[in-house]
Amino acid sequence: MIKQDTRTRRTPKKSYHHDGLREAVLEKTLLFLRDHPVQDLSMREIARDLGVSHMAPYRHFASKEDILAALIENGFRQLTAKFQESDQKGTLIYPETFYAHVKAYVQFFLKNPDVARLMFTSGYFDKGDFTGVHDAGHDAFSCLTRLVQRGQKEGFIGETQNLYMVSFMIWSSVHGASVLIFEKQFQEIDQAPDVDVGAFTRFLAEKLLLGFSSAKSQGAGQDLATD
Amino acid sequence: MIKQDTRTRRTPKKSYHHDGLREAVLEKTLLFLRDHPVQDLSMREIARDLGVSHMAPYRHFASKEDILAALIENGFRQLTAKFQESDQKGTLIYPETFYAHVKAYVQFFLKNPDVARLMFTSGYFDKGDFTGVHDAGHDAFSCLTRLVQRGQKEGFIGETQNLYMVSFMIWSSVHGASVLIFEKQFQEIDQAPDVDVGAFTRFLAEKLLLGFSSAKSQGAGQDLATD
DNA sequence: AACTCAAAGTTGACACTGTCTACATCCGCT
DNA sequence: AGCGGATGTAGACAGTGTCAACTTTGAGTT
Repeated sequence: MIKQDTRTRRTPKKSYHHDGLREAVLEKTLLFLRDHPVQDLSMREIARDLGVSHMAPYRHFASKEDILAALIENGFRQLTAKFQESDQKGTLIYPETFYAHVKAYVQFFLKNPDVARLMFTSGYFDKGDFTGVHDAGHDAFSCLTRLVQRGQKEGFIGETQNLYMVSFMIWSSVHGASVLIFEKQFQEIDQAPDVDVGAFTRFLAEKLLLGFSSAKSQGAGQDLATD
Repeated sequence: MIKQDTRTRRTPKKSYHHDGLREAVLEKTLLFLRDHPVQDLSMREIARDLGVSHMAPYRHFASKEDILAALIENGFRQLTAKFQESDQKGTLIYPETFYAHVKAYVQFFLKNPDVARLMFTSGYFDKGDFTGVHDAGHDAFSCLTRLVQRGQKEGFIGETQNLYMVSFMIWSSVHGASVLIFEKQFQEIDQAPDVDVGAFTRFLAEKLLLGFSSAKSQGAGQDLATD
C-alpha cells in the first residue's frame, strides 16, 4: 500500500502534474459511489474534487465508462484473489474449503458493495469491448469449477452431474444471495428469530452441498424454460 | 408518419392533447430499453419520438426516475400475477407446483429482460420513496413463502428448517440464475453438451428441493460471514 | 351558450454534463 | 540544451433534466 499523498507536501505547490491521478480518480470514484448511485457520477465533479481540470482524467481513461470498467476489472481480480486465498489456507479440505469459498464470495460483496453492484449490474459491457472485464470475470468463474471438480473427486458432489451445471448453480445461488442481501432486500426477513447474514450464508452452503451429494436426479428433464 | 388526412379526424385527434401520453411514454421507454442501456435513456428523445414537447411527459411523471419506478412496479405486479397463475393451474401438486414457480420466475426474466434488469439493478430506490415499488416487491416475495409453507406441509421441505431462510435461499438461487443468464454470463457454459437454459432451470429446481428435503443440517452453525 | 378552471401541452431558460479540439506545461532522454 | 511524448488546461459544442411562466383544451356548471 504505497500511500504517497503528493498534496500534503510541506510545500503545497500547485504543481502542474498530479502524479498519481489515475489511482486518485479511481479512489475518488469509489468513494463517491459509497453514497451515491452510479448514474449521479460526474467526471467533472471528480476532477473538481481533485483540484484538476475537467479534462485531466481523460488522459488516463478513454471515457466515463472506461473508469467504471477499470473498477469492475479490479473487482473481479480481487474476488479471484480471495478465492485463491481460501484455497491456500493450507489444511482446508471438503466440505470446509467449500464453505470457505462461499464465505469469501459473500464477504467480498459485503465489504465492497459498491464495486460488486457495478460488477454485476453494468449492462454496459455487452458489446465485446472491455475484454479485460470479460477475462477477469472468466478467471473468477474458473476458480469455482475447479472447486467443484475437487468436490467430485473427494466424493462430496455426485460425479455424474454436469460439472458446469453444478458450478453455475453454485455461482447463481451465492451470487443471488449476495445481490439480494446488499440490495437491502434481506432486511425483509432479517428480523426473524435466529436469522442473520452469517447463519444464512452457512445454511446456503450446506444445503447446496446437500443437494449435490446425491446424484439421483440428473437434471435432464424436459425443457422447463422454453415456450 | 404525418397523418393529416381529414377523413381520419374522428379518432386520431393529432392535436394539442395526446390523450394517452402516460402509457405511450412507458411503452416507448420500454422499447428503448430493449436495445439501449438505461443510462442512455433521454426523456427529451422519448418526447421527440412521440411528437410532443420535451416537458409534456412531466405532466404524468414527477421525474425521470419516476418513470423507471413505474416500470419496475409494473414488473413486480406482473411477476406476482405469474406466480399466482402457476398456483391456480388447478391440479398442480408438489413437486410440480414448485417447478412451475421456478419456471415462471425464469421465464419472466427471459421474456422481460429489460424490466427485470431494472427491477433488481436500480439502486435508485433505497431512499424509502417509491413505496409502491417496495410494496410490489414484497407481495412477490410473499408468494414464495406461501409456496414453501405448502411444501413443508406436504412433506417436501423439512419443517424444522427456518421458513424465511428456505424462502430466501430459493429466491436467491433462482434470482441469481436469472440474472446471470440474461446478463449473458450463461453463454460461458451454454456450449457444454446437454446444457441449455431449460435443462438448467429444471436441474436448479430439483437440486434445491433435494437440499431441503432432509432436515439433517440446521444451518445454525457459527457465523460464516462476519469478520 | 357562455364561463370557469384545472388538466395537459408548450416554450424558453438555466445549470450542468461528456467529450472534441487546440494549446500549455512538465520531465526524462539524448 | 533542447527535443518529444506524456500530462494538464481552456474553451466550445451539443445535449441533458428540470424550473417557471405561458397557452390551449374540453368537461361541467351556470
